[in-house]
Amino acid sequence: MSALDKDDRALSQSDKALLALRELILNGELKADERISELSTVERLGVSRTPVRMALVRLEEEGLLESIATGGFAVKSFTEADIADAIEIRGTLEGLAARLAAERGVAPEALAAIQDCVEELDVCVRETAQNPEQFTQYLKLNARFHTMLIDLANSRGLVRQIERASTLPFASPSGFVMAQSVLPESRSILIIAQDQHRAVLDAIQKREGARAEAIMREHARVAHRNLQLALQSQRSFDLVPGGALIRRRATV
Amino acid sequence: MSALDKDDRALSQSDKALLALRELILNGELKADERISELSTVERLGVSRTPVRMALVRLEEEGLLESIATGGFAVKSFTEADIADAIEIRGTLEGLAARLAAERGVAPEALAAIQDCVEELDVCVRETAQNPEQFTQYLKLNARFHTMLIDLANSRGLVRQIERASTLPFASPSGFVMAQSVLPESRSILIIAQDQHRAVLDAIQKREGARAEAIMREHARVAHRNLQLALQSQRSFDLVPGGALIRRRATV
DNA sequence: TGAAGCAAAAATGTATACATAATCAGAAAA
DNA sequence: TTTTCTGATTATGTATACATTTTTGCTTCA
Repeated sequence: MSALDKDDRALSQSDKALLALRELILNGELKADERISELSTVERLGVSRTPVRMALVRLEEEGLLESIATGGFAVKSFTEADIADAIEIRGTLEGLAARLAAERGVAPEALAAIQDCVEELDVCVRETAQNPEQFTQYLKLNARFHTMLIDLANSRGLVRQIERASTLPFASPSGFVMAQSVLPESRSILIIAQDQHRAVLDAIQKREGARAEAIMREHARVAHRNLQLALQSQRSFDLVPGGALIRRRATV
Repeated sequence: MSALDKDDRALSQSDKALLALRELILNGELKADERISELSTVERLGVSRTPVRMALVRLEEEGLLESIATGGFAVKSFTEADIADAIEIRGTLEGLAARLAAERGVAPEALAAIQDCVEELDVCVRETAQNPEQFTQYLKLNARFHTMLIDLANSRGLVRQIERASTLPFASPSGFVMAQSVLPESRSILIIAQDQHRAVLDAIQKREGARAEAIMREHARVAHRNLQLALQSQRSFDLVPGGALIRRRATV
């Protein structure tokens, strides 16, 4: 009857296992570099081994797990360099999307729709000054902006590939937004990022492919800066989704 | 006793199913946009449904299959635009690898090793003039070159992502080499590609990141030209691996 | 006290049984 | 002849049983 019940009925056991497992991993409830026991997972999730197994295979393909030589899977752990590379990869692919959109041209309606999204982001950025809870709203709008931008390239394959690149939560466009929210620099970072949102649309509209590409690459590097800032502050670091998977040099 | 027997023993049923299914798909023995019957597959491969199922899930994640709304999986089909995009994506990521290698610098031994590979390619290209069978050798060396180049970036994540981008056989660096071999332009294409191999290493050695990146992007576009040529000649098209998955506009 | 070996327990990989949902063929009606 | 409905068949999704391998913990020996 409730939305949850409806979801429960609609979702297959395999999907349920996939979602639940992903959450357990990102929350750090399954420790990195440790084998995931299928039996305990069965007990925890209330589904049989078969769907658990399916989910494990999918998560390995996603890059969140790695297979163990003697059988089974373990949660993967990531170094700071891994994360930096992941962000750079996403930036490169989003840059490609922006360039293709600019070069191929986009329908005026699609451009208008994403420009609306930017307007909403503008309001949101302005309001964060008084209302810090706006960050969750920013998170949503920012994710929407990135999805819409990628769609402008009109390429199935590119969407797929960028989705894959953003599977690691700290590589996704929204990865460090919450972590950033507690930093003193937070407002200026928002302003800069928002300016890049506007700039890339301008470039796309003017069919300036190289510029559009360069902007999106630089835009991703905002996340990289946030990563470094987050690593310096425990309070900020705790807000990074999937933070438990990060192998830090020194635990303070 | 034979190598095959040894492999058969070493390979798990799941791996066996994965390899066999991938081959069936690429050979076109499983028709595109048609559901893959698990039961018939079980009979064909001689393994039970469980490993077949695992393989199907993996192949869906790879992008070779798509799930059907009513259950099960079907072989995906690709348009010319899909393939062009896939090649552009690979070129972009290989460009990133080359740039990172140039910017970060590479160990002299690693550079020497890949330069040896280029030397071998040189010999190979020269000999194709008299000996067309050299193309299979070129295929091997070319694949090795690309693998080694990507490794120069020293990034786990990037290797993963490029592997994924090259899963579609026609997106891989070797995808159109055989198709090219029957074209009249084949020798000049080889010479151009080989020059790009040399040039990118020169750029990496001199730490010229932007140049290294641009060269690899352009290098991928050789494959794109080969695609267009191959589409014009049935004889050439038949040599494209996974050609059965390509939805052609007009079948001649 | 430490290491090595062995046995018991538990884990994974595989096969298969079962339930439910989808597909297909055929009959009946328009 | 075409369409629709219904029963039968077959498909997938899930659970579970079984075999083999790995892991663990205890005992024994140096």
